[in-house]
Amino acid sequence: MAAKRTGEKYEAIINAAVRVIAQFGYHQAQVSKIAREAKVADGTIYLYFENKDDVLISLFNEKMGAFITDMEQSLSKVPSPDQQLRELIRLHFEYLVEDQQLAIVTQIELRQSNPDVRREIGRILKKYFNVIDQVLLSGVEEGLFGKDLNVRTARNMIFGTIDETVTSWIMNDCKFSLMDQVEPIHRLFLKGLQN
Amino acid sequence: MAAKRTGEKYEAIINAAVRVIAQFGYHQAQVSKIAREAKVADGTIYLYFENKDDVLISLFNEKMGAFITDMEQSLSKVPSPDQQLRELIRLHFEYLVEDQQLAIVTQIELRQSNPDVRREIGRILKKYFNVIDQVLLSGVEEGLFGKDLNVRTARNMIFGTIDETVTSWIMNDCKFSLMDQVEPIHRLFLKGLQN
Amino acid sequence: MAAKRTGEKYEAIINAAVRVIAQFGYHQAQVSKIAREAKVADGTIYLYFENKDDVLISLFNEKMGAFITDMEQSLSKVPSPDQQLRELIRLHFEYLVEDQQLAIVTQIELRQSNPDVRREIGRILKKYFNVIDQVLLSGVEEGLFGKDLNVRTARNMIFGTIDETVTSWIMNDCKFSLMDQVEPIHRLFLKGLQN
Amino acid sequence: MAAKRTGEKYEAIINAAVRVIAQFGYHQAQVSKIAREAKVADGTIYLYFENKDDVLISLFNEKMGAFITDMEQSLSKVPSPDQQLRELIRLHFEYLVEDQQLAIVTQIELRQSNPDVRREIGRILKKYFNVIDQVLLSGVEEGLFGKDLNVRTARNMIFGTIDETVTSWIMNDCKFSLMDQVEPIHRLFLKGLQN
DNA sequence: GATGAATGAGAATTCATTCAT
DNA sequence: GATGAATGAATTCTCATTCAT
Repeated sequence: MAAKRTGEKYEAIINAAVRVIAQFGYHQAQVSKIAREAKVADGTIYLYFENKDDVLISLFNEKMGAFITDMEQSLSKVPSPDQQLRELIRLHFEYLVEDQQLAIVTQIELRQSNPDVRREIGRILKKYFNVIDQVLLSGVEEGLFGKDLNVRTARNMIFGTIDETVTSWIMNDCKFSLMDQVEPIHRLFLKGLQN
Repeated sequence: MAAKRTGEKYEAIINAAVRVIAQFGYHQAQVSKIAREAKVADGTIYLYFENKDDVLISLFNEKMGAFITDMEQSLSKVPSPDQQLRELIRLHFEYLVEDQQLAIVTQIELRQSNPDVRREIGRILKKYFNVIDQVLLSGVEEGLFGKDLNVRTARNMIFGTIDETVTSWIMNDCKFSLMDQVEPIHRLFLKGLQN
Repeated sequence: MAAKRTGEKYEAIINAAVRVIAQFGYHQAQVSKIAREAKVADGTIYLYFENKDDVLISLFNEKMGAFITDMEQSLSKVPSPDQQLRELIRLHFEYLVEDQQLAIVTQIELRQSNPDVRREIGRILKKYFNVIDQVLLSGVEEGLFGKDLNVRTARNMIFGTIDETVTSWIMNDCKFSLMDQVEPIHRLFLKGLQN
Repeated sequence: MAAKRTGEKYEAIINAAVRVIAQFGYHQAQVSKIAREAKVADGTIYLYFENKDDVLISLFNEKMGAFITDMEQSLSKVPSPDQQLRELIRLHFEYLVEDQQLAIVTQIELRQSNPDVRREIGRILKKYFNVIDQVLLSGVEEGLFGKDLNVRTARNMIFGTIDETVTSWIMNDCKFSLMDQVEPIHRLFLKGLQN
């Protein structure tokens, strides 16, 4: 029987995985520990997921999918690429500030996972890159950024900066205010990219 | 008996580790495989290193130490913070273009290592952050950047962008020219940071 | 609630088990696969059988019971022990040629089953041994075989030869004609046993 | 590192496997139980064998190889095919009477093993079939058996009878004398096959 | 100093069986 | 009677590290 990939327990298991990984770290997140946290039997996990990797990939996929959907919706409400860029930074940070466990899992722990999981994560991340690229492209269209803007270079700067900032925030035990970084980073980007 | 941490075999083991990890990946880089590549017995590794983690940490430390020394020397030859920033990007990229195995190991593979190794890597990276910070501070001093520049924010942007660019380059099988990215990235940084 | 051991679904499950074991092999014949093949729910199997072993034992029992009944009836129609011996070989082979799935299941697959099942199979086989013994005993009575014939020895030869011939036939993908073996084997037996 | 497949511990593990399987049965012969019986660590087994299946296949191969070598040597000392046939039965029985644990393992327990192991066992058994065939062929050459003897049919009878006799002996807890069966079975074969 | 054979702890996964609906 | 989602026990194999030679 194939994995169900939906339902109440499907979500319970994913959320249990986030909690367990955040608390114990990737290498101490055994299937049985996740099962116990989700209040299901070990075997039940295999009714909803192919294997342990599938749990982790699904976790990232579900959370990142929701994030991207939210992001797209939020960005659509914002008229100018300028403000879209700010909103992108803001919402990215907000998401992780609101769910610090998720932040730890996606920023730190899942990066230690095995090659298969990391490959899938990379694939999922591309969707986010597309969102960033869209913002950049409309910025070019509207004349905010120069026509000669190399989108990949700019996207690497944007994602790299945001990602490194979050990592730095977590590594510093979330002691500095991530939200306070939105404006300065936005200003850096704008000045750097502007025509 | 404490680990020797020096000598011909010490280096042979570290370089073997780089080759093995680059070829087989972090998860397939067993001690015995590294030993075979270094043409020593498994047990010999424990005469020069405390344990496997110590090999990985030492690897990163040696390579990063040499990199930072080179970087400091190069930067010292460059007068203006403006050009130091360019040199920093250029040398960082050059190092990894020249030794793609090392690039794979430090950019991709070692990031999957266990918490202890990653903690040490973080500690070593701080030395590099200091170098970046120095460039930024002298830029502020010389009036190139504003007095209100948040050094950490700026450093996160610089390191994050460089790091993400390299990762993106490796993930694309080194197909695009990393060196061609130096100028556009330098321009982005300057424009973003300039007073 | 005790197992029903009778009814339409009882037979459906047994026949599904034969098909599944023949197709996938003993080790890949899970209860859920048999249930699906029989078009019943997993749990339904436990309304008709005590447990999985009981399915396998019942399978062997039903099929072997029918075989022995047929055999006894056929032998009763044959006057001489000489010809009974031929008929025994012929019918044994015919049964398995007619139902090769059953042949695979009883000759190959069920022999890998666990101790409990094999013990029961041995018990059921004894009924067949009795049939063989009857033929031998009437042969002795009628003076066809010597009075000093060791019945167990002779029966081991007869059953062992027939069984090994069938196994060899299946292992050779039923490529040679099993029915063509009836006469030569019958001749071997007769010459070997004859007074 | 590939499995060593030789040495003191190699043999210790094989012999431990025979003892454990004979005592506890195939399904209760865990790797750790075999390791304990062999007085080595679990992991040591994997220095000498690829995996658990390899232990079982090697067991059969080693024991059967020695058996076949002994058999060939013994048969070579016997001039006539007539007496070779007796010696074949005698030595086959003697081997298993001398080592009843081995008898249980090869006759009963290993037949429950998984498809891979059974396939290999079949391959190894063919060597024994060749030995039997040789005896039959020299019998034909010397005019003891008819020129029209179907060697496969005869071999199936010989192996089938011997095998079934041993199985029957074990199933009866070795209560009857297997060696006493040599002469009657030899007589049956000779009479059955003789010209 | 150098070797490499031996160690043994630790975890994902399967599948017969149950029982609430 | 029938269902099928949920259960949870049970086992192979890897690999960092040691230590007798």
